Amino acid sequence: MTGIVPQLLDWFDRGQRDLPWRRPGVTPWQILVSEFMLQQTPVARVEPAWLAWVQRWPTPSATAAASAADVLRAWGKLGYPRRAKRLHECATVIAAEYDDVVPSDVETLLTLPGVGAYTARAVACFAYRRRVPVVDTNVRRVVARVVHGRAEAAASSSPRDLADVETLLPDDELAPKFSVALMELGATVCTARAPRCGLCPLDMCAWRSHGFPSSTARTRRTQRYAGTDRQVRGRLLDVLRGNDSPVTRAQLDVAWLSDTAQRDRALDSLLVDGLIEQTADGRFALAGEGDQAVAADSCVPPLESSAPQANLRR
DNA sequence: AAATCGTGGCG
DNA sequence: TCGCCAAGATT
Repeated sequence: MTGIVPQLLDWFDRGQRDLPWRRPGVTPWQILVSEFMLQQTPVARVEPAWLAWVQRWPTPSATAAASAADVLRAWGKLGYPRRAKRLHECATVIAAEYDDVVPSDVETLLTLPGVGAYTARAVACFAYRRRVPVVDTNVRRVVARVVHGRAEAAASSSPRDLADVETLLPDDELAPKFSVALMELGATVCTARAPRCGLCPLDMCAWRSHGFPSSTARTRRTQRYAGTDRQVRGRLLDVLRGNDSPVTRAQLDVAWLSDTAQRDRALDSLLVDGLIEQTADGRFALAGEGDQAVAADSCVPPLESSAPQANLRR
């Protein structure tokens, strides 16, 4: 057997992971939910959250009917809670404007909240069997190695990435399976850290034939997570997720004692993002927690300045 | 267009 | 230990 397509498809048939969103009967909406959750979050952590989520809210309208607070709690600690809010908004738009049916074309999908280049194509391909290139971080890395002989993907360029994959993409019926298989290869064999080339099903790889040249990209050191605004936001949100009713400012303050200015900034940004809200008596809750809650800026008109402010009440 | 946005596991 | 990485989107 020769050629990347048959080798990849045969390998996929032999040993693909049994992921719940790949099983028969899973709806386009449920696939969309999985794609939201998988944005920057590992499969292992998504799996239990997805199973509980689709059982509780199987359709866009069911999701839209839930409160933002319930959605944020169900999201739990998957990270990047703005995704949960956008998923909720996405459900609302699909229920109201698309008769509870997830759009099937990339163009329309791209207009939905939280749906970008990857997710739009993933849904069109995996849920509707459209022959469109699906480019995620795995695909970019595999193509960089197998086709271009480089250790890492070049800086992201959508047109070039899409053209690269379009060249490899087989005919209509095979395209979706080819795309999952390409992602699967990147996720389990052609990995970023310690690639398991001994398990690779491909007999032609430019990276291997060039002697596995190492990356030439100079590394820009990444920001430490500890002590960042993101960590503070996470702590604050964790307090609110754990309380069914609004909490006092003092209850939030104990979540971050070292830098009060940073704590205020994080709290304000959560209000700006619409993830939390302040009640009329000055307490705090997850967005949409209850009727006693009021919008963050309902008492003061929005500022005209370019920097968004939530008009935090003391 | 580079920075921002959580969380946890692995090498 | 600690930096890197994980099915990205948004501004």
